[in-house]
Amino acid sequence: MNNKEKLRKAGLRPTKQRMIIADILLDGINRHFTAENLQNEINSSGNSMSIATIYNCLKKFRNCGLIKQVESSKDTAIFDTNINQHHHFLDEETGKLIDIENDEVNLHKLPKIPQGYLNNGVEVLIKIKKQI
Amino acid sequence: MNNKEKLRKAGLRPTKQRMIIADILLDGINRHFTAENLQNEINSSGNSMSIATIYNCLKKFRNCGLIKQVESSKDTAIFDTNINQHHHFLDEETGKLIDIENDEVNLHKLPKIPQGYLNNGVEVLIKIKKQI
DNA sequence: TTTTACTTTAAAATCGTTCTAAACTACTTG
DNA sequence: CAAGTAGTTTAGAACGATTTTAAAGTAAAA
Ligand SMILES: [Mn+2]
Ligand SMILES: [Mn+2]
Ligand SMILES: [Zn+2]
Ligand SMILES: [Zn+2]
Repeated sequence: MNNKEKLRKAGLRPTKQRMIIADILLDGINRHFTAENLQNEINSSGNSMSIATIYNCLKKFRNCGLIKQVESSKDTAIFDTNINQHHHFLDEETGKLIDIENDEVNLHKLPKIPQGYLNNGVEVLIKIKKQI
Repeated sequence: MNNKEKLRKAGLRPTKQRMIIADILLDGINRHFTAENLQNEINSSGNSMSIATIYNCLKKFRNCGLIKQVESSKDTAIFDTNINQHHHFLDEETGKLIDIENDEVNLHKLPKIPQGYLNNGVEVLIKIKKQI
């Protein structure tokens, strides 16, 4: 399926701007990035785009499940092209994230979900620190 | 150990402002809060404090290990008086966090820590959603 | 007591993100 | 295709959380 079809299937009009972003993000490579990172890639590809449009598109892509947003206490939002359920190593010094595939972690015992709620996804974060 | 001693032990001068905050936060009750939440509590206690001082103190307290900061993709920092290793339920709709004690989770299989790094803490986040 | 380093503060600045409103474009309908 | 319309892009303004500034205040050291 090409990117135009992917956008259509997600219910998004394949505009020029969304296609530029899809061409960068939906290439099958897993990565973590900020809106500014993406703007730099767009610029490098010979295109340009308003930062408002980049935020609009990232939000649409995320809400359609084409990308994810990572839980992170950094002040800048981090997005993730790996949409499979997976986990992360986090180097708190640098903010760098490394994927952990889902089958690398085995949660043996899980607490009971609070009354009236449903489990909506489990994320494991392993904080790591450079060895001295 | 009283709060003045706790601050001294943490290497912090027990100033009037830090004592006011310690009296609120270090009462042994586990809670999640923002800088603004804390300012409201300070006001309710009949005191007042510049928001810059509140941020300064929270950062110092966190760096000394008197409190923690939660990983959260919300735009407002969330702090935690529960400094034991523990986990969270997160209702993504409301942002509400609920503690999960460490022994309620059992990680059976963990991935190998990347070369040159040390494990610096594991956090499990269980996203939950209101049942319909 | 004097000195020193650290702390607090109001206000300004910063920075990521969202909003506004006007111009533009993709899709629908005739 | 031609119009109509609903959705999208944009520059720039606005916003809100957090940090910085720089001057006044306070705690600890000498
Ligand atoms: Mn955050
Ligand atoms: Mn943010
Ligand atoms: Zn990832
Ligand atoms: Zn907690």
